[in-house]
Amino acid sequence: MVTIFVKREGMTKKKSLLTEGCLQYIVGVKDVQDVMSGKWKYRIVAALYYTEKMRFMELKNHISGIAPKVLSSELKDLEMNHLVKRTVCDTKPITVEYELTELGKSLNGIIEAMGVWGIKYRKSVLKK
Amino acid sequence: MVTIFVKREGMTKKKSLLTEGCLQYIVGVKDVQDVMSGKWKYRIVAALYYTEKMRFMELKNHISGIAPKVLSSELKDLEMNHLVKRTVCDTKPITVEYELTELGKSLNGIIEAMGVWGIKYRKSVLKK
DNA sequence: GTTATCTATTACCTTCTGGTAACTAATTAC
DNA sequence: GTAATTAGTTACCAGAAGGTAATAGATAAC
Repeated sequence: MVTIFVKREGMTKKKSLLTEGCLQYIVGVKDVQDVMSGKWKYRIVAALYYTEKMRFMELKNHISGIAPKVLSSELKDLEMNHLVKRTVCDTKPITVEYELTELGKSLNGIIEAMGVWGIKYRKSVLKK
Repeated sequence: MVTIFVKREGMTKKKSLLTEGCLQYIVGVKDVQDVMSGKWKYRIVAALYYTEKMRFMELKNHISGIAPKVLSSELKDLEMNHLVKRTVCDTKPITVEYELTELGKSLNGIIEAMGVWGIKYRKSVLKK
């Protein structure tokens, strides 16, 4: 358990009021926002986390509503950021397998935190 | 600890291959993406989490780079979604205080997970 | 030779996001 | 009366995001 956004003791004034560690967290959050930007990346990562491995068409069918152009582009981003591994299989016609890297799998904690909060949020807001 | 994206045992074919619980998580993630959309909301929530309370101008100065128009609009969103409470103070000139609701504060877990992952990610990618 | 499968790509278009700069309204201080 | 402070708002605009529809290139099946 890590505590974040702690007030700095003895801080007087000026500039950032945040501790070094706190600023690191903010950079960390920004990094996540960058690599997981857009409408579809969480869905894609979740789908791959669940199935371990999927081909392009399987992914497209699994994630309802996504256009091939968009899926292709999102997968490229994820691959570039070392979250997804792309493997071309020597079949006829060729198929391509996508799977999460270890780094990609480690996103599980974030997705879990978001999932849990979202469910709580929905209950909390609906009961008002 | 909750485990997500579990394979459904005995599933044969068709439609969604995900369990009910798993689908709930996906909706939860989507809800978080909705209420925390855009470039600034995590920054704003983090700033308020750290300081407990801030006035409009304080927030604007604290979050470097944000335009008043954008800050105003983001705060409205957050307020509408019950994450931020807005209080007009009867001072001259009037000041307005913003603070997180309990729901808003409970975002801490997500921000923490993202912060931790982001820091790890940065280390992992840089060392390559 | 036509059609199907798989993995995409291309051109085009619309909507959303967010930035700039200037301005409002109320009040106080000089 | 002029300037400053607070909390925004308004008009304008550029670029990004993402959707649609058609198409490519390789191969195999019929």
